Amino acid sequence: MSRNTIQQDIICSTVKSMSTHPSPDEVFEALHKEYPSIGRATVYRVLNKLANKGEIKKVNLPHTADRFDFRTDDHIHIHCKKCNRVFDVDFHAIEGLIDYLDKVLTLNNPLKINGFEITGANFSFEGICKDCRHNKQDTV
Amino acid sequence: MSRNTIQQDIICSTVKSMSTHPSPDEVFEALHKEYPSIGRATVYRVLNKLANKGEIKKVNLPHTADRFDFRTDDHIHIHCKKCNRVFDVDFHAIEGLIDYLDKVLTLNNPLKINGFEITGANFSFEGICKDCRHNKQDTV
DNA sequence: GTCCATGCAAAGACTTTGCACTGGT
DNA sequence: ACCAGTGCAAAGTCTTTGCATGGAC
Repeated sequence: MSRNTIQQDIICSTVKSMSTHPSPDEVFEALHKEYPSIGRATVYRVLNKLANKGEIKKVNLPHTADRFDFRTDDHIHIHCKKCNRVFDVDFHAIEGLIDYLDKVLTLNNPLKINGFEITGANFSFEGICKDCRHNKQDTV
Repeated sequence: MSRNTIQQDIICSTVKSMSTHPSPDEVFEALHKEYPSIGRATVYRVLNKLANKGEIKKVNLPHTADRFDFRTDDHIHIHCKKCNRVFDVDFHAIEGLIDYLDKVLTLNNPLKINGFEITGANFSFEGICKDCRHNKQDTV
């Protein structure tokens, strides 16, 4: 039912080579020079398909467009509200948080919160990144 | 510098009367019959202004359009991925979470994570709500 | 009278979709 | 040969913006 195509391979390996949490358009731009025949709509469709298959992940951030992450392990993101970039949080003091969230989910799942079937929890930090703090005059 | 207008009063009291976490369009629809002269753009502008002033809050949910909340106290939301509605989580087992997040923020703020100045943390649950679970045949 | 806020429509950013065609199976 | 996947353009959704007008101060 599902077919393998060259486009899917190219899009998959492109997004997996980008550590910047790219938007679909950024993935499109990254492969467009080398593969100008691949269309924007295909990039959108394939990225969502890869995310549904679990090959990559959609980053769960409020108030910004979709981005994708080649890392599929649980980790936390921090979003710069000024330059709109996204970074991984790899700080030891955060380590307990994911375990805590897991515990909360386990305690309350399934169907314990307002009759919901909980399928996930979203957590992220937001702030101003190092670069933007050091360049306060810039609009970025 | 900032002026009070009738439109702002109407929009403010309208959103504060809605417990459904309305989108700007839903607020617009709610007041449009009684005040048909108020424009959609004004609703967008005023809602964001009210949120910036702290009179209301923007709900921080990934992968969905902006919604607003008349509640300004810290609490957690759960988002139904099927009908797209948002509910408050008022379940005692969740109570510790906000304190935990506060502690994490205090421990790591300021400038401790990747050189960031952290301005906030976003947390939400997602799942399928009671109504949608009981009406699985519906597209909703 | 000044000038911020509004209303409208247009534009913008992001994403999905209809349709004819291509290519994987 | 079938039909899922693709490419393109159009449309859709949500939000912002330019500009002339109106109302708060």
